[in-house]
Amino acid sequence: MQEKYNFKEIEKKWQDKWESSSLNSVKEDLQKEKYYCLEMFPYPSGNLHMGHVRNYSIGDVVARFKMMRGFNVLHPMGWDSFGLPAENAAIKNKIPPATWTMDNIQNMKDQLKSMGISYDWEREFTTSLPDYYKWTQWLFLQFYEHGLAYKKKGHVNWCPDCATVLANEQVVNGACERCDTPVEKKALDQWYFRITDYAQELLDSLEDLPGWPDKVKTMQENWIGRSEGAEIYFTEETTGERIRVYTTRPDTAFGVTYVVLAPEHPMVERFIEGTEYQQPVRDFVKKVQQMSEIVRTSAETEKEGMFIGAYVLNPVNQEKIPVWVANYVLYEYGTGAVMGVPAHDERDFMFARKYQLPIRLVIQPFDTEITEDTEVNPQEITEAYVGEGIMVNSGSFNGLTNQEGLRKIPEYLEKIRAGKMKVNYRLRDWLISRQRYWGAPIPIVYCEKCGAQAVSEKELPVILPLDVEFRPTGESPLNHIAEFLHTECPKCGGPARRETDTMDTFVCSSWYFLRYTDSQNAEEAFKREKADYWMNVDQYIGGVEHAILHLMYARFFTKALADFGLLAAREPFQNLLTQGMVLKEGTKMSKSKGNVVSPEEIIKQYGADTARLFILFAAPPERDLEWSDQGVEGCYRFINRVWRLVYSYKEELNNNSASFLDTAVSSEEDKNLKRLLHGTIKKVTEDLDLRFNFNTAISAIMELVNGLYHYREKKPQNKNLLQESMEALIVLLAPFAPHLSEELWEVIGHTESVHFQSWPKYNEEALKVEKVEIVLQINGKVRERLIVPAAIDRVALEKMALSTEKAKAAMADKQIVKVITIPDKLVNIVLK
RNA sequence: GCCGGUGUGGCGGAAUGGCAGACGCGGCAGACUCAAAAUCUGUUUUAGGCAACUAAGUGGGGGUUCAAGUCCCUUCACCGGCACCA
Repeated sequence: MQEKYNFKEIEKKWQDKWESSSLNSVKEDLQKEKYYCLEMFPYPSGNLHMGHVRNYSIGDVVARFKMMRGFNVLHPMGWDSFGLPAENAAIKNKIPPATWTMDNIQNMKDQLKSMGISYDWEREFTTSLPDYYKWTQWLFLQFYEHGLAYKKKGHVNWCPDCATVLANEQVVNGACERCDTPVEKKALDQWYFRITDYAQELLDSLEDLPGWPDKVKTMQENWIGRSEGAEIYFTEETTGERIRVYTTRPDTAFGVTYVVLAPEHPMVERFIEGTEYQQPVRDFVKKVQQMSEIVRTSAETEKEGMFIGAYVLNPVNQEKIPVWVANYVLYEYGTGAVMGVPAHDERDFMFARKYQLPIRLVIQPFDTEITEDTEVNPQEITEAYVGEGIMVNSGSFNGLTNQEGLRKIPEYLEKIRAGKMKVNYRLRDWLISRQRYWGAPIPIVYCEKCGAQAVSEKELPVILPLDVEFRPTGESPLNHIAEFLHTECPKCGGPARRETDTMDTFVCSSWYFLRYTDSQNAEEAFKREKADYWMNVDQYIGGVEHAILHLMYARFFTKALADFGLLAAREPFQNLLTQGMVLKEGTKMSKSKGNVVSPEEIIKQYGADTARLFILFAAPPERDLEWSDQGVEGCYRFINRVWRLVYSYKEELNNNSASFLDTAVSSEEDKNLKRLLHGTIKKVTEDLDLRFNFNTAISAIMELVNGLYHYREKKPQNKNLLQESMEALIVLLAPFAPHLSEELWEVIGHTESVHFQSWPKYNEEALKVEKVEIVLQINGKVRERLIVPAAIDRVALEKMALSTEKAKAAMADKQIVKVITIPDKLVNIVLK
């Protein structure tokens, strides 16, 4: 052992030893309770950033702690390596995406290894390699066979910059989440996963996830957007065509004064064809469609519309009402058509007033006089009444509360076959095709005779060609590779053309946690027994930016795969920890702001243990963390302090066999140290086990170290007590600073890894104190502190408190109202 | 607009309704040193006082309670999510 802490030497030494002894490789073991600890796997951008360091440091503490608590811990790592950056880099640097990606992985893997994280690297995989994406394709076929993957033509989100379509979840405020370019709408034939089939279960089973932050569950709830209401059919007079309308307010059906179609609604064209409305309506529709998505869907955008020359009958009262087209109706939601009830809906109200459409009151507030006026002068009322009330002007429903109407009108509609109750979701099906090269090819071929055909399982994987040339247009090179494109129809053997779209990378990451349970399996995606042994993930850790996208897709996949009979679990992640961002100068680190701190540099300068310790100590995990160079210095100092402490005792500690944590103590110093030691074990254990409060766990360890320095100064030197204190200190520190702990453990004479030690247990007896400090309050203000024997009874304590000089003085001219006595804590004398 | 989160010393942050500010950073002082760095020790919410001590104090206002950073109401600021979803 060297007097000086040499992290470079130590960290390298142990990383090599751990790797060569496969310290972290794990197998199914029915004798032990399993624990699956998972951090979100990274996209291999080439360099680790501080967000990764935080994510993986947190995960490593959890994994190591659980291991020392006797669990069989699975803690794997891999690479989410398909995706657009590789293509962009390829175009820019003329390097094939595969090469760029694999180089990045190598680099990031080296960086990860330098952090000393307890990954079972034998389970590593790379999603862009055929041995993984073969199974992504195989799963696509499972979805296809079960009717959960389908192709349809629709108005899809197109990012002109990325030259590909996007899922709804990847559009943020009308712009591409990746590059912020405003998205456009395009009519394209695309592949979808039927996630809407699982909308209700995805919503309901959020209740089975008490270990998820409410914030994330609420976000998913909002995203799924369930609403209850009714569909109502309005019939066109001459053609008999039915316009289906979705509403959450069927109780206001008698107040409908017009019906509005979305500009994209196919009936618009059918109604106007050959009429005088044809040209102006077409012009209007075109104008709306040219608006950017951001403008069009903004609530502030002026509502505009146009009568299209058609009339429909309101099924509840047979009234003839006009059909309009308007910019505020979304084709994607509900039925793409709405009924206009200006009196009871704010948007309809503004629209009706602008175009002088009639406004009819059908719900009256409970406390107003019932009126018989069926129509209101638009100038007379100033806003829509959206609250509860009594139904009026509603035929036989008059006098009911609108709550009753919400149920009875759909019942009536159903009886006359003009509508039905309907639950609606905001959630759309997941668009998974991408017009990009660097992704898993969709295993479908198109035959002129047989149409779209699934590639047979035997033919998997559909290999992504690596020798490709990129076009400046951004078009996928797959469209121009004849060997890839031309193939045979699996059904008739005739000529067929391959699908050139690839899958959204979120498909790859929707099942990767299952692959870890059996990552080297060449025959199957994973063996069911292995998946069932390890699943669910007990603790999942990652950034909150995936609250909807990845976390909902993964839940969908798990449920679907369970339904296919591939595994038992219906939820992937039992507990979720969403870590906060790492900030510098109050904002997120970014190249453009020039406030990036490189993990590589920090590790080079201070070592991995210091970097890990700082990032865990500086803030609780779910909160944002402000980077502080001085804070890092502080942690480095602490580690050196531990080093020097152990070094100063290395002679005494070596070869001394104490009976661990059970030393008898007699002197005051010894008792204090023993109490501190056991208190620290208790605090650190509870902080890790119950709360993930790594910051306070570390501060408790710091206090123990301070205590040991003070003990040393008094020179009482109970060797057994020292031995057990040092050993416990090193073991407690092991999940946070694994290299330092391993080295010190060896220094004090151990041959087995510190990471195989079981977590120390504290002794309740040792925590007991003989004397406690009691706070004496008078009228709630602290006036005195008393040292009294611990566990003194209430009456005696009260007596002691009342006999103090302070109490007597205060009581001299006052009366006692009452005395509150909390044993071992305080006495509060209330005076008047 | 709706939903959620956060707000505590100079800074990061601690506090099962029971001593606000643990621990760390920074500052100040002492020891060691020829000196500095490093290290060790002490000190550090603010105001007043030589001091014992006193008063104020957890974004603002109000309330419940013997006792509130913590519970309730209200309000402000910042951050995040959703938002013409019928």
